Amino acid sequence: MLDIRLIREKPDFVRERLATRCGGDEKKIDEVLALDDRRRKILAEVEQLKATRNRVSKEIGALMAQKKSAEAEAKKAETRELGDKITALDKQTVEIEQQRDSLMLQLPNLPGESVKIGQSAADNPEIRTSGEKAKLDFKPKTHVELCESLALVDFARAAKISGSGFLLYTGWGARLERALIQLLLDLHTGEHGYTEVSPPFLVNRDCMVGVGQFPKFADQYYGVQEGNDSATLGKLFLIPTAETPVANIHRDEILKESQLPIYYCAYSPCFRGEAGAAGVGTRGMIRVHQFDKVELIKITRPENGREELEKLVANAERVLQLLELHYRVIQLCTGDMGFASSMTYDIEVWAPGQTQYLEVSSCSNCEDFQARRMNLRFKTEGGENKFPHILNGSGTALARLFVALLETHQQADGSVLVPAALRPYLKTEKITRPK
RNA sequence: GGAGGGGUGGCAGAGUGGUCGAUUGCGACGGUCUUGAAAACCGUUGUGCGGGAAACCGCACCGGGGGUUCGAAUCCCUCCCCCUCCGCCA
Repeated sequence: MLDIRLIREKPDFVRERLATRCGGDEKKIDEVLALDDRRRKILAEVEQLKATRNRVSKEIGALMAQKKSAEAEAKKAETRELGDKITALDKQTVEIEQQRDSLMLQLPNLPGESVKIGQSAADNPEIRTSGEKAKLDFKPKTHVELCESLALVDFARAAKISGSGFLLYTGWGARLERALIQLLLDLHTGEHGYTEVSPPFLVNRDCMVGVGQFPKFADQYYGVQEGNDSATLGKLFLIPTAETPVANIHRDEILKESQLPIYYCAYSPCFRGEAGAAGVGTRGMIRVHQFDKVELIKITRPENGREELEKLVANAERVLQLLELHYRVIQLCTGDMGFASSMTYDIEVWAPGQTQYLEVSSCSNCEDFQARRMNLRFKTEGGENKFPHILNGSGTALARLFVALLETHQQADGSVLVPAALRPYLKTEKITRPK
């Protein structure tokens, strides 16, 4: 959520920043301002009435105590209609607030001023690359071919169990997935200073609103129903990312400044509807309804948000370096950034079988946008309550990492060489077809 | 699923219609005393919104929402959450 004071004081600045997102949201600012203005006018009026009522009620109390009931009754009659006016004005205020807030919840975050202005992914600047595209002296197989020949993923039976877009890992495939999760968690907890948490995979509506998934994108997520009770529908949702529960851990709290920064990492499966998304229905593991991910979350002082984002990206990059994969880091332009973010880096890993880069991590500083939505603050040494910055990044997403790993480290004989860093976890140097 | 008991300030815990935004204790912070510390004593100690240059003033908040009343932490309705016991269950 944007700061209503900022909108009030610098509406032109807010409009200009919103316009860089190409979503047309800058047009809603006038409406927000009009509602805010009306709200404040009514509030001033109703609060004055309430002050009168409070004063008279106290006088009545005093009269009653002195047994002057006739005078008390007279004062009661005097203020009786005051209550009706107050009720009516209160109702108006609530309505206006609801309108204002529902508009505010639909407004995306302002892109940072250093972020490149652009329309789409084509405008995203490349920041750096690491390593080289694998030079294979044979025709590389795709991950689908490797998964089938090495019996790592049973696509057909996954579809039988759950439908298309789901994966059934088998044998070395299941072990590889588990080994990767373990490696990533150990890396981030052991070397990067994150505290591991294991959150619920079902969350309530408040969490979804808190990080910005609701209300605007409610159609992209899975909701669940308890038993046959359709009344429970819409109360719990399958998490699209561990960001949802983990960023909400401190919702509605006032942290001590000395607690910051907080670093959390969490493994979770991620559930996404992906209705209408590009690439839906393509074979393989690139776009699926459920995938595993290790997520990184930071809660920091506002002044440190910027540098903490750089460190976060570096933490995620380390994963790819350890797995000896070629990747590039890009920064999303204003038109391509997510709803809640003020600045985002994506990490894309090279997949030789696909001959394309795959997004395996998206690292964002949402600044105080989410903190406002979830009313998370910290108290400064000076006793002032401030909104912290909340950052999130994948460290990293697994299904696509799995793809890049297979396609990069495949051998001419059809086996897959396991990078050294992963061997202690997978306990083999090479993945071959089981007997 | 059945039965019962609860949700009050950082914590504990009073308060059942009228100066209650809330007694008190603990904790925390500031001060006095002390070489220093402890103890003792004194004081301070929630959040949000609106107005104001500021000092400050007003309004709201006792799990959430609604109602009764001149007036609600207190009465009524409703929802949520927690605890205990029984049943079921990984």
